[in-house]
Amino acid sequence: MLDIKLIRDNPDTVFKAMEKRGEDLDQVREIIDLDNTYRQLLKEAETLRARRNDVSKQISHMKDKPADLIAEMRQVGDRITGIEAEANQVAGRLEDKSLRLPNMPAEDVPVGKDAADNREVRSWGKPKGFTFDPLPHWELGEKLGIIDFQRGVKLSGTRFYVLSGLGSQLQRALINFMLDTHSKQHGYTEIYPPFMVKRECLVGSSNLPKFADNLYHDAEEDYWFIPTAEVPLTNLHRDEIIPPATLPIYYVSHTSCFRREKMAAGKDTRGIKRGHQFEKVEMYKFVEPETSDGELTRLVADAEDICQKLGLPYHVIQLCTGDLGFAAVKTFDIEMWAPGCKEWLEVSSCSNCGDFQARRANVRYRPDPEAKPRLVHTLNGSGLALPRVMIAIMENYQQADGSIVVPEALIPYMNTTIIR
RNA sequence: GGAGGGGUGACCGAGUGGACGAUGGUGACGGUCUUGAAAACCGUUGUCUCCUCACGGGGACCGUGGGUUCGAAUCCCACCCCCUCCGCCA
Repeated sequence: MLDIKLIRDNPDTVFKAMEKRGEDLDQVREIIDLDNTYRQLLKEAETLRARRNDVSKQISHMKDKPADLIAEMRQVGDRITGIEAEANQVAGRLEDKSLRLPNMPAEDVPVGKDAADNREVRSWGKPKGFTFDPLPHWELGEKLGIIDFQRGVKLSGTRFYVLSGLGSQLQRALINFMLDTHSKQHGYTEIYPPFMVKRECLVGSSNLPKFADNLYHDAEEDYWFIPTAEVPLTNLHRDEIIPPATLPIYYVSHTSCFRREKMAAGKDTRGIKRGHQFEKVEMYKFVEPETSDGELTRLVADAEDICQKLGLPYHVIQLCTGDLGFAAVKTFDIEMWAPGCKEWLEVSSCSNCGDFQARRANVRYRPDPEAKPRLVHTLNGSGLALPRVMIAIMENYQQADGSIVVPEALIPYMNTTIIR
């Protein structure tokens, strides 16, 4: 959520930012109108309230309660109720509109229309040459008996799969390797959060109200399944004032992620690239506003470190204004080359969200013991998404006979050096 | 799930209709005193929001949401959470 004061006082800044994103500017105009109406009503209600408070105080001092004053105040009370009902209605609409307006891109984000305008900022490693035709992971997985697509469908339907034997072990090894690396080498505190959360958590992270159609929801108990660990991690400090000298806070968390993928219907249905349930290791930072840009650089570096330790070639691309996620100020994606399915796989997306989520989730910090609370900045980045890294490993480390060499970094986590 | 108890400011803890944003204490900060420190004493110490260039002023907040009333931390209703006991369970 943007600061309503910013929208009010510098509407042009907001218009320009939304234009760069390709957003409909009418939303901003509506917000400004609703804000004006709301404050007008609030002012009326508060003036009446001040009068009532004053008179009530006077009445409390009087021996004989004056019936006419009380009657008058009863009317004032009714008017207050009426105006407030109206004000609440306007406030509700204002909130809904505000929650649906995306964040403003940072000044240095390249302006562009869509993914085609994203920029490669660097690349690492050389794609391995093959003396044979590398197979896609779904063929490798089935041949090796480590991915069972048919039974996944039997159990749960399309976009579900079963990992078995060394397939399952490879995933577990990767999870442990990533958690260990981030917690022991990069300074993150490991968190195990709930996978089902309350509605307000999704509002805090900005998945709701706008992206409800990508979420699983238990109507009976009103639990929402997390689409990423970013959701519970954002809310870990919801409605808190973080004490002085505490920031930055770094968290890392492995969770299952649940996504309906309504928007991507029919896309990427083959293999394990896009399922309704997948594992992810997520890094998350709460930082002081002045430091968030530098923290993003280091967040990307922490994600890259995993790629490098696994010996998997990748490139880093910066998203342009038109491709930026809803909450992000600036984002870098990491993509790995998959020689089997011959495409770049997005294994990580690292974003600085500025104070956008912090305002929604009401996460503040106190710079000094005497100072007023300020909103923190939040950052999130995959470190990394498991299925796609599995694809990259399988396809990059495959051999002519269909076996897969285990990357060196994972050998201590596996009971084998080769999957065959 | 059943029975009972309880949710008040950073913390402890008073407050059952009217000067209560909330007594008191602790902690923290500033000051007096002291060579220094402790003790003692004095003072300061919430969040949000609206109006104002500012000084300052208004409004809201005592788990959450409704209701009663001229007026609610205090009364009524619903819900949530915590504690104790019982039941059930990985």
